[in-house]
Amino acid sequence: MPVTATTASPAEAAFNHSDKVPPRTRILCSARELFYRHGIRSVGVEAIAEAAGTNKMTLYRHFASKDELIAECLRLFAEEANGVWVTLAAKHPGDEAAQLRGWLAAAAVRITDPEDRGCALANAAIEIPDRNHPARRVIETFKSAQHDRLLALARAAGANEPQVLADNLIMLLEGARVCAQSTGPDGPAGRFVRTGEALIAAQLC
Amino acid sequence: MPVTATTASPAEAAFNHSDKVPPRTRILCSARELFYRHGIRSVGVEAIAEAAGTNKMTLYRHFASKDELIAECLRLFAEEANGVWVTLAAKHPGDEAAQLRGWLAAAAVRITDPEDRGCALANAAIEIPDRNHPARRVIETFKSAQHDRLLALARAAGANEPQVLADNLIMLLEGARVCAQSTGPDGPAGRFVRTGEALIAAQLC
DNA sequence: CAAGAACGATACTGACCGGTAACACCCGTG
DNA sequence: CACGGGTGTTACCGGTCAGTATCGTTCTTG
Repeated sequence: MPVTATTASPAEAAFNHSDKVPPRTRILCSARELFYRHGIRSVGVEAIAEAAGTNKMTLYRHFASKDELIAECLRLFAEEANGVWVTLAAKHPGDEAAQLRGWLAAAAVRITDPEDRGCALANAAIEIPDRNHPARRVIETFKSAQHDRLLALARAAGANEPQVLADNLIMLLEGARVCAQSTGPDGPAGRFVRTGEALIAAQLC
Repeated sequence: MPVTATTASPAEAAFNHSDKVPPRTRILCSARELFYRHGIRSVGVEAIAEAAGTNKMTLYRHFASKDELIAECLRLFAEEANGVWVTLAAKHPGDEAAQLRGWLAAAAVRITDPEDRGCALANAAIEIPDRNHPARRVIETFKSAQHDRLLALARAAGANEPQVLADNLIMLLEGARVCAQSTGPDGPAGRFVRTGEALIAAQLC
């Protein structure tokens, strides 16, 4: 089902630029949403512009190409995902083990959500096989940063083998999210939290 | 990079219909390869037909639409993947634990392969968000069958909690494959075998 | 040999795509 | 008021897409 430009209701558009939000922001916001929900390749620039309450011309005044817009959207996704760490640190100050479990719980919420379509970055990596696409840099940077943060947290929490724990948690998360996409949240993904808790518990003596 | 119809070298085409292979088979073979390598949405029917040494008209005499061709290709992928179980059973007759480990090793080979692009079925689920697409039925059927086979094997191998082991191994595999797509085989995916072995060992007393 | 089915080649349709040109407009600053 | 940058609008370009029509060929089968 192609996403035609006319599917954007006036209400949707109004939601984005209710105040004096600059067009660039509106475009990024709409593009992020559409790319995530329908897949990057399914969404045309015209549909993005219309959803943002503007038009293609203005879009191309702010982004050199659709590929650059894609990369910028993924950068936004990565930024938002990185914000989770500071939120967790604020909620469980000094208690790194609790932060680990909080990370697990937050991930579980996303996985359980029927609207969830998996990790936007990982999906993009599958949708864009070209290794030279500007989006690939963003994806790799984000994934390695995510791994580093998790590794540091595992280390601070006193894990016996932080590297092992971090790798396993990453694989578990990624696997649960892709499982949820093909077999729903009641398949193997339903065991995500329990397995994650077990992995953490086994490493914290 | 769009896949133009002219990229199929004569040698490639010749490879497919060297003998008297019927066009339907050639088309399916070429489509499978192209879909997997470049992504389903990136490949046009014209390119498929040309790679198969035929043309669009013949393609549409055998498949009602591109969507049906996609579903049929995924059916082929599923069939091939299901063949692994009988191969494993033949290699380790009666030794279900060895079959489990063999399954792990076989998966590791695919993950390590730099040409690997992950599970074709899982990728399709991400590339095709539409729940009514004919491919979705194939994907869900395959994934649940895969889970059932693994569960039966875990049970036969004498796992303490076969359900747990099957779920975890599925998530681990899926996670490792998607990790390999974004961070390569040296990221978290590099720990796939060791973690899998640990999961199995912990369940077999 | 005749008939018919399958196949190949070419051209076409209508729609959509990413991207651009040209021009009118609004609005804040001087 | 004049001006100039950011924006909206429309039309357009070349290209690609899925899918179809037409016709000639080839190959099988009776």
